[in-house]
Amino acid sequence: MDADRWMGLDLRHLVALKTISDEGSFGKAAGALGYTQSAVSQQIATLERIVGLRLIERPGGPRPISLTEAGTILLRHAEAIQARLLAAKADMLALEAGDAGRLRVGTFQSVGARVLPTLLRRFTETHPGVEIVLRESVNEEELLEMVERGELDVTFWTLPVETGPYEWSELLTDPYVLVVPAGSPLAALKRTPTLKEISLQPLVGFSYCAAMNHVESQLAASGRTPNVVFRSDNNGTVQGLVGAGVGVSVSPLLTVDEGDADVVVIDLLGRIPPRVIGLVWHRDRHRSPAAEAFVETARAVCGELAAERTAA
Amino acid sequence: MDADRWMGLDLRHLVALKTISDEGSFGKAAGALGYTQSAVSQQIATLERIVGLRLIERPGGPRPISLTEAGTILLRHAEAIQARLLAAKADMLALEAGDAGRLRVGTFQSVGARVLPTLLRRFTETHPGVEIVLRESVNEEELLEMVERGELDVTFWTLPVETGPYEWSELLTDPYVLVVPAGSPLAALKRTPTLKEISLQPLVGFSYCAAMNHVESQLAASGRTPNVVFRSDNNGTVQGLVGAGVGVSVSPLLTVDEGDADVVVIDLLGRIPPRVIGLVWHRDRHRSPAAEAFVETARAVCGELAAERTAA
DNA sequence: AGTCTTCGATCATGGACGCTGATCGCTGGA
DNA sequence: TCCAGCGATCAGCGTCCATGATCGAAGACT
Repeated sequence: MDADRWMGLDLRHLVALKTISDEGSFGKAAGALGYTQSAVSQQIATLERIVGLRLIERPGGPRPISLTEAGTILLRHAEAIQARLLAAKADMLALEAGDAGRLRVGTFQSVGARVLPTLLRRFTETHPGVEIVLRESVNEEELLEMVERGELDVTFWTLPVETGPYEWSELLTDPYVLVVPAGSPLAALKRTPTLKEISLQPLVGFSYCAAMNHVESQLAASGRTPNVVFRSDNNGTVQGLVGAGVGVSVSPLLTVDEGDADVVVIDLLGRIPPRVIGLVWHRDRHRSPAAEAFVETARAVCGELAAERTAA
Repeated sequence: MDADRWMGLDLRHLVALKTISDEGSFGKAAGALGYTQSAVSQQIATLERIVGLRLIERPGGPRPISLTEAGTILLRHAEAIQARLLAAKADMLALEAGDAGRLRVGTFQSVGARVLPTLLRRFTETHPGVEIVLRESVNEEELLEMVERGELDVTFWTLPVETGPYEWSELLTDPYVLVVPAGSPLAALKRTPTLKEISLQPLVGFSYCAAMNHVESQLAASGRTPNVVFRSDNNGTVQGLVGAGVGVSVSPLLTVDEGDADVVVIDLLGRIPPRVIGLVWHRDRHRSPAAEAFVETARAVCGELAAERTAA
């Protein structure tokens, strides 16, 4: 009755294995789990009896324990199962909270200003029953974490997405452009300025933002550390400062108001690799029809935006 | 203490949910699981208490039950968890059987004859410690099922792979060629024969084989049902019959001995879409270094084979 | 060398919890 | 109207798991 043995496998066993692996000892794990050391010891003993293999190497004495190969492999499965369980829990809590007709969307500023209005208008037209809850975050990392924790159903994100339980869809590639005051010598230049030339200018930048970090590291790679004279969180403020002659800025095209007569927007022709904006969601969680429709609408809207650009 | 509630979740609860969904009633599920109806009833009750939502709609009386939305979603998670658990079990059993240095590979004949010798020679040279166990199957479907059940670590397969817990790597595209007796009028033809012309010929084919089904359906699509005068499982027999003038054959190039002077091999120039051969393995199972090396070696060998072909 | 400390294993015990078997309520069909 | 099918409920029993104390092993410190 091998199969029967595995039926006796308990989730707490797997949790114990993971906790021990994290904490580094039976006793610590017991503390973290609210059990006695004895209990954890017995849990691992049963687990090892079930799988028929030693999972943890206990050298004895105060020496640190280690996972055997079987333990390592089983741990990976255990983590996957726990993750899936968390996803299930998130789905159930969402249903419990009456989220059937609600969609929680994470955004950041450069998306919010340009893409969202069109997208939201079109989506609410076609899906009037769905309530959209927007969550704009200054700290972009937070958005992914919220998706993982099930606090967001889908979020905008700058691809690629780091490893994790995610799936995503590419929406549009957003090139970086140089924004200079209308009278700037760089505007009169016949050719595209080099990164080094840009680094020599006083720079107006964003405060905390993945895009800005990207720009600065690219500029720094050109040999000269950029001289950032002012930072702001707000797209309009940055562009206003540039228009006032405080400095130049390198921004994603999406954040730039191209109708502003005080500034000149210069295509950098890929000297800084463009960022790719996409929508990210949790791989394991339930995707409601509303969520799928939202992604599709976003793809459509962004596709049209890209088409407009190439036409212009 | 919401979190505590979820800690009490038991695998048997999820199994019960799935069994009920499969069997269609509490009582049947109880029978299938070896429990009492009462027990199953209580299991679902606790499960619903844990998740805080009604999972199964019981209309009362002899009417059939149905899953609620929450039940459907949770069931999907439950199935994923069960699948992962089976993968873990397969990994543990493999380790228990001392499979650390063993690699079980599924093949079918057309791969076996051409690719395998080179691949095995090179792999055993670079990995002398790994014992390779080959499993050649006439019934190709069986190979995938064996991978799913954990009885094979990796298998050759004709892509695309149907949905399931699989990952794969493309190895090479194997075009279909027409094999005719040396004196055949088709061999004298200046142009590539059409599928209809081929259908008019007596055909020598393979017995049961995905490739053959593919060929016949393609030929049938050309308007005339092909006239198969003889079938064999064996590549050599098929080619021998063609050489003896019994008929012509449409075969994957990999299965053809191009050195045979009795036959002429005619490129069909993609008139029948080529098959793509790949290696498939279980998405959730542990991939040993040996398995990964095997895939890499296979890719290398097949890459060289493809290069030789284009050179010729 | 001896003692202390740390850590996991072991054991008996008490309590919680899940399964059983019987019974009840409900509903649709004969 | 009665009956069959199905799930809910309840008391009782058995099992199994966490507890708390104790033990053995092995490094660290004096």
